[in-house]
Amino acid sequence: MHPSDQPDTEKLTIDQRLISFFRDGAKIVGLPASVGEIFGLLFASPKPLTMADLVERLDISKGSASQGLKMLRTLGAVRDVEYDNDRKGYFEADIELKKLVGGFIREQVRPHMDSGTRKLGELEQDLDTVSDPELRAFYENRIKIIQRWSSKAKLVLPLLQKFLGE
Amino acid sequence: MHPSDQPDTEKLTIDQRLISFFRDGAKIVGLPASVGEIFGLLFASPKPLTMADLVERLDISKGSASQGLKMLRTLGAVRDVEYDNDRKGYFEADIELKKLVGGFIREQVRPHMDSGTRKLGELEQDLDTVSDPELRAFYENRIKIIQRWSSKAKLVLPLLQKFLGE
DNA sequence: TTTTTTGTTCAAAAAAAATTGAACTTTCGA
DNA sequence: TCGAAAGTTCAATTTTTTTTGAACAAAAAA
Repeated sequence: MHPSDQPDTEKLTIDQRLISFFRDGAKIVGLPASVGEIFGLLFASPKPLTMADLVERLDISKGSASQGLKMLRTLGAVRDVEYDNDRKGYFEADIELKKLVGGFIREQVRPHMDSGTRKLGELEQDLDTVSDPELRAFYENRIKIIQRWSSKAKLVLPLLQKFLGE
Repeated sequence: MHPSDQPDTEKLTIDQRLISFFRDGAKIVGLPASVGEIFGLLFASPKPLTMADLVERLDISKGSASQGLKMLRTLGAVRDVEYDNDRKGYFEADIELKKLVGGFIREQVRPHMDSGTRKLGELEQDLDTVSDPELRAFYENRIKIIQRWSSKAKLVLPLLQKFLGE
């Protein structure tokens, strides 16, 4: 085997590995790969970075960097920092699990749950339109089942946050 | 406003609403829409259905129905049932939250976590290659942080399952 | 055995999501 | 006030994922 034929994993630097780690992590939770890479690079950097740094080191467009940073800030996973008393914006990764999970729940989980709850309500309203009593009883039961799931889910989130908050 | 200009939500039947509900739910957890629709239709049906029923009522291809059912069975969300002593296969939705969540964790969450754990191990190995002691100390600390997250995550899953298991 | 029904597989097509990059806006310094 | 640097936006493009449907396989009925 020629030396340069080694599998990629052999020649990755630590920061490349961290970037890859968070790229995969982002995909798993349904976020774009570029968002994971940005977080990964910031996480792997001892000092804050600018948007231009991200563009250069990750080889992504200015547009991706801007949008990715926007999302990460909304999630509370990245924060703006003063640095080098420079007019450029500098960013660093937030490393508190509590905050990362909290932001994810707030921005990604809650909105979906709320829309689900609303849809479930509409569904219940429409039970009136079912004339066959047997079918109606069946649907009533199914809706009850979903409502039980839903109330469990609503209990789980705060519990989860509490557990992760050290 | 002309009567036929009412928003769509006004004229959906209960089963259509349930299908839509689970279609959205599937997308949220990263599964194809067709998989959610199949589960939704089975969930909304008082009696077991065949693959042909799914194809007809959801207007999807035989391929999608077959693949979707396969995935749902793997997840433990749908089971085969005997019915009508017919040679066709009949299916019904499993309504136990415990089972649904368990299948999702087993099939979708665990494999990803395991691959993450492996990657983290490789990362740790490569710390040797970092010659600058300051940078190395920084990386060591970052890896420790991820390991703390990881051990929390590993504790959370069984807890979650226990909580959802009634 | 042959035909019909049922179900699977997978290459190709379609649809959805992410990314780019050029035009635009904002902000600061000269 | 003007010009340059920094950052945002979004239509067009690229990439990824999902869906289709035709060919194939399995199994039962004729």
